[in-house]
Parts: sequence; C-alpha cells; structure tokens
Amino acid sequence: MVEPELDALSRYSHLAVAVDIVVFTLIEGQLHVLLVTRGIEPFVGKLALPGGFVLAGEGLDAAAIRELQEETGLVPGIAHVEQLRAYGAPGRDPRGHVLSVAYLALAPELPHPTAGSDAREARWVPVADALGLALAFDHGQILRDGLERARAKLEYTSLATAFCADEFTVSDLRAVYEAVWGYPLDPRNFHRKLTGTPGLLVDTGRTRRNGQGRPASLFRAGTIAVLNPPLTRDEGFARP
Amino acid sequence: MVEPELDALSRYSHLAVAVDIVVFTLIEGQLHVLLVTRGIEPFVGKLALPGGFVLAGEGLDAAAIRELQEETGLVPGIAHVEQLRAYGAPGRDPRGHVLSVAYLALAPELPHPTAGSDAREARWVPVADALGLALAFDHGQILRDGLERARAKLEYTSLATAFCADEFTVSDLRAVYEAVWGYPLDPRNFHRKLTGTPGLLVDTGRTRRNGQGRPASLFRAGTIAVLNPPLTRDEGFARP
DNA sequence: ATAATAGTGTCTTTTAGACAATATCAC
DNA sequence: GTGATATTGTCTAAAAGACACTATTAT
Repeated sequence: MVEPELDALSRYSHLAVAVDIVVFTLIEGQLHVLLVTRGIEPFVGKLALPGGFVLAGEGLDAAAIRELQEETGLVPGIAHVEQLRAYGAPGRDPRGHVLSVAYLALAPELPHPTAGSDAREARWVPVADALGLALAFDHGQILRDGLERARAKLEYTSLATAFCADEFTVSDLRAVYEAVWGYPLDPRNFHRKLTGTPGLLVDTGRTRRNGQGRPASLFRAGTIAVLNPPLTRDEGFARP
Repeated sequence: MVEPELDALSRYSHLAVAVDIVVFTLIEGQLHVLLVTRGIEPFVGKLALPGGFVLAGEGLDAAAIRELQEETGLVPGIAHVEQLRAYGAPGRDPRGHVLSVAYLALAPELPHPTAGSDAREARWVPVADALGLALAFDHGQILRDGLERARAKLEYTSLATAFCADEFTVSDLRAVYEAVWGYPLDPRNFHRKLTGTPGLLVDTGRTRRNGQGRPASLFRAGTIAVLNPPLTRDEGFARP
C-alpha cells in the first residue's frame, strides 16, 4: 500500500484508541473482576470493563495504568499489569471504529474501588457471575480472554504472587490457584512443588498464625519468575 | 476520564493505526522471516517488517491479511495468522504517534515474495541473520516477540503443521521444530510422541520417498490442535 | 552389502498424583 | 486430649530421554 506523506499522518487516523482493563483480585477466596456501570451512551446502565480513551501523546501502558488508578485508587507498582491484545472489529462500538487495547491487571485485595471521576459506579463482581452477564461492547469476550490468560500464566510463571501481599504463605498462594483455576489442589503436592522450585520463593524465616493449626512459613517472591517444569492444570475440570 | 460526545469520536482519534506482520517460513530447513527495504522516510533503505496503515472501516485481521497478500501473494487460508500484540510507545515512530498491531503469520515454503505495490523490495531473510540487524522502528523487538510466540506455541499446539504442505511426514514436522527451536530433536522419541497423541495426525495410508531410506508415512493435520502433555523445549539450548 | 532414513521396543530417570505420617498451633 | 492447618515422606503410575534394534529404501 501507499505510505503517507510525512505531514499527512492524520490521513490515517480514522480510529479512536481506547484501553480496557480486566482487573482481577481475590476477595474472601473468590476471584473478582472490576466492573463499572456505564453512565452514558452507548450501553447506558450496562456493566462494562473499566477503561477509556488514550490521550494525545500518551503511551498504551501509561493509559492503562492511569485508568486503573482512576477507577481503583491503585498505586502503581502494587499490581501486575500486562497487555492482553487489541480488539478492532469494525462493528464493536456503535459510535464508530474504536480500537481497544485490552490489559490484564492482577492485584492483591484492594480497598473499595473509587468510582471514576464521572458518575459511573465501580464495583467488584465475582468472576463466576460476571461471565454470565451481558457486558457492554465485546467486553464479555475480553473478560474470557483475560481469564484464560491468567489461568494459563499461573501454570508456568510465579504470577500468582501478584495476588498476594508482600509476604505470603504457601496456603495463600494455593488459594490463588484454586480461585483462578476453579478447583481444589492437593495442599501437600502443591507445597512440595512450589517450595521445591529453586529461586521461586524466599523463606523469610518468620511464620504467621492463621487461627487454628500450625503456623505457616512466610515467603517473599523470589527472583525466578518461570516455573520449569510447570504446574499442570486439569483442563477438563475448571468451572467458571 | 470524561467520555466523548456521541458525535465527537474524532476528538479521540490522535493515533494512526498500522499493522506489521512477522511472517515466518521454512526455506531449505532454515527459518526465514519476510523483510522489506523501506522506500520512503523514515528509515529509508532500512529493513523492516512488512505492514501498513489500517484503512478506514477495515478490521485489524483484515488489514493484516491484506498486507500479507500484497507482500507475498499469499492466498488467504494457506497460512496461519494470529495477532501478536499492540505496540504503542509514543516515540516509536518519528512521524508521530503510530500504534502498531503486530501479527504473526506462519506459512509453508512460498514462491518469491512479490514486492509491494510501491518501490520497496521484499525478501526472505534467515531469522538468525535478521536478529542481528538493526531493523526500522521497534521491529527488532516485534520480531523477537514473534519468534518467542512461535517457539512457545510449538510446545503445546499443532501449529508446526502450518509450516507444512497439506500432507507431510513426521520428519517434515520435526524439521520445523528443529528450525524454530534451533536445536536437534531425537527422531525416535519425537515420532513416538507426535504419533502417540490421539487426533493430532491423520495417517493417509500413503508414503513418500525422500532419496535414500525407508519411505515415510504421509500425514494430514488432525482435528486436535492442543498437545497434552506438551512437548518440552530445552530452555537453555535454543540458539537464534 | 553399505549407507541412509523410518519406525518400534526397552530401559532408566524424572515427575505427577495419591495419600500416610508427623509438626505445631487453638480450643 | 480433639480438631485444624502445615510440612515431610513414601509409594505408584506416567512421562521424558537415552538408545538398541528392526524395516525399507537407494546405491
């Protein structure tokens, strides 16, 4: 195809570019996703993923982090944020051609979301419920893709620690896996597997009491982020 | 942030949106990537990934497939095409803010690439060489990301068949793995693993002679696209 | 026959998964 | 003590990887 003139870049700026974010957190052992109630057309009153348009001169990652802060009051650095993929089907937004770059964010249990600067309400919804709702735009698809990405990355990375506080127990970590994958894991094999991967977890030497039972060792995330060999996920088991 | 008026979407259209494609193929057992020599500024004369701007009303996938056809004469359906991710750092294009949605395409050995409709030259470059070149824009990073995606997906999918013709031998398939991963595999264990995964390969019953040696059975890609358990890649071995 | 490639069988080591047993707490 | 959670140990089945061996061709 023909390249544009140097000063005619705007000739190719037909699309508005937005970011939408799938933010997962764990609340009382259940995986939740942050959803907002839309305050304007289209899809007024419908639930949607938080997001918004990329500002002039703003990078994609910066836009995602800015929106995340506006909706959750999240301090940068506390959450894991990564790009999911771009969604650009021509009909996905009734207003016109809007390209959305979706992000996946994983955060430890957060304070209540602060509603965005406009009138929309933001709240945590159990993922199991959210999957059954009709979300605005193609956000149902984005949510499913984000969930699948999170599930897959738990298999071969230490990403589960992104759901935990700075220090955590092996049980905390296992609770993350069980919530994201949707089925229980054997505590003993899980413990051996995770602590047996060199560099993955750093023992702080301290322990934490959780009500009844033997106190659990407290760990910090180590320098190794890749699980090799990976944890295997029971493909046929997961329930939303 | 504030949402736009219904009729003010163009207020948020600051970015030009392009697609760039990492096209891999196998030529004489070596992995090659399609590169073009840029005919215009910026980066005149430098090598870059094929790509171009998304046209008005055009979907991302459609734009990628169109560019692919323009550069290679590839018939849709013969290649595997999937989105890689979006690249949107503000400084990545000196002309202004250009968002690029990168695609990964895998194709069987193709005829010589047809140069694009403008004056640029297109040619296949061994990936080992391409990784050492300074490509235009952030295309070096995109190439590395595309290569890593291809390498990773060979582990747990039947994607290697995308490099093969309709009918292929187990050796053909192994040659794909060896070219993409960059190190040799044991022919016997590979054979047992691949033919032992039910539904992955369909035996046509026919054979093919390759010079000397026993004729190899010809297979077709089966309905199963997921390798479970996956093939394991020797992480510390791969050389570009 | 010899060389070359295709394919099968077998053995060892590693890992996954089931689950017994022990450790340390609250009560 | 009982009950709960954490952690270690042991066993079995499955898989990975090494490699001997057989099968079928060209020369």
